[in-house]
Amino acid sequence: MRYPAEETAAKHERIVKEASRLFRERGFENVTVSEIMKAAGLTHGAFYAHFNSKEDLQEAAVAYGQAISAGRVRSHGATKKGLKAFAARYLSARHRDNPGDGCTMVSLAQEVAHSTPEIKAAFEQGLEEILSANSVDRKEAIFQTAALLGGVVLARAVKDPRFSDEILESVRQKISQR
Amino acid sequence: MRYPAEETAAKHERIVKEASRLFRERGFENVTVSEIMKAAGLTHGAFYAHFNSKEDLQEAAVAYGQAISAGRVRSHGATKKGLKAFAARYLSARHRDNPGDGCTMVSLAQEVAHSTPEIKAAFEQGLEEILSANSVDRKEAIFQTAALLGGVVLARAVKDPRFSDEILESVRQKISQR
DNA sequence: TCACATATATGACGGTCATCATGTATGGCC
DNA sequence: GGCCATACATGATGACCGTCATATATGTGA
Repeated sequence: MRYPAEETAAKHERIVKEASRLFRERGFENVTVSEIMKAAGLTHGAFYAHFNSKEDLQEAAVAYGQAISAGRVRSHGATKKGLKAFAARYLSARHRDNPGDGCTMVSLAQEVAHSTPEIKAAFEQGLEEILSANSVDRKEAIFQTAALLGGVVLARAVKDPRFSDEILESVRQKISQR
Repeated sequence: MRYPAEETAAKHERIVKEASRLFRERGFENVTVSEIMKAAGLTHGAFYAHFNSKEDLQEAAVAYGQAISAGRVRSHGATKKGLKAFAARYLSARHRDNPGDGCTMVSLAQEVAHSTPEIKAAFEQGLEEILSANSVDRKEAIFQTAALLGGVVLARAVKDPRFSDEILESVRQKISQR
């Protein structure tokens, strides 16, 4: 069937969107192509009409997720207050507990480190956008990004929920003192 | 063959050590049991005389790696100078480029987040040791750990080496101002 | 000394998964 | 209106890998 170009493009987007969510929830390796296609309302066979490989989709999903993150940084004002509000959201239990709707870097940075140059480039471009969307000077923006990221990564990796809360709270407090 | 208990224990340790190195280099999913056993000088069949599952080995490897990290933190003095020296090492190109000998948390925290409670507990216990080995107050120690971790994670995930260096340098500078 | 427990090697098994082959139906173009 | 490209579904394939079965050899404990 030759579907209208418009519908095809919408399906393409849906695949990327669902892939991004699933990858963030469970990592590249723990999500199958079939599962992604099913989430997008298609079967696995159609995948290769849209992408050349799973790696290509990973690249697209990283770019998509990073663009969302950059938008979120941008939407918070450039004021000190805006930054604080952003940090509070970023270091919240809600963010920690909902990786599928969360920061791509927190979920996937370590896997990206083992990935192709193309995937790293998509990650990098997103990070550059995020940094330039920030109002503070570049070094400070990098530092804060690292601290926020590290905080949520640690909070997700420990077992005790109270310890996890403590990590979020500590980083939140120290960040807001800057 | 019934081997001397001493040799068996040594082999057990070797398996954990090689697993820890390989996992840190490439992640849990990208390392096979066969490969680990080969690195330990054995064949894959012997694995289940030492561990019940690959997951059990992951747990042991995380505990092992975290203990090494705690030791490294402890070996740097409790002075401000010691802390700076530690941060400089941690945020070095050498650390970034040699994950097999680097911090377990930087390499595996995101995978641990999707792992069993046992693995998370091993990670958590190591983190507690690391924090208490630090001389500064607990909230500050948590914050600095997050920032250091985040810095190296980001530095490993980007493509451009100069950008990667810039990330390390920025975090190093901001950390040493504390 | 001798039976037994066990650490090892070789090889097999079963499941999973990315990718590909094939058939098919249909919208767009001539 | 008919031809063809193509987006899709179904199903196959081949590789990989965790785990297990079996055989073997040898310290160890009685």
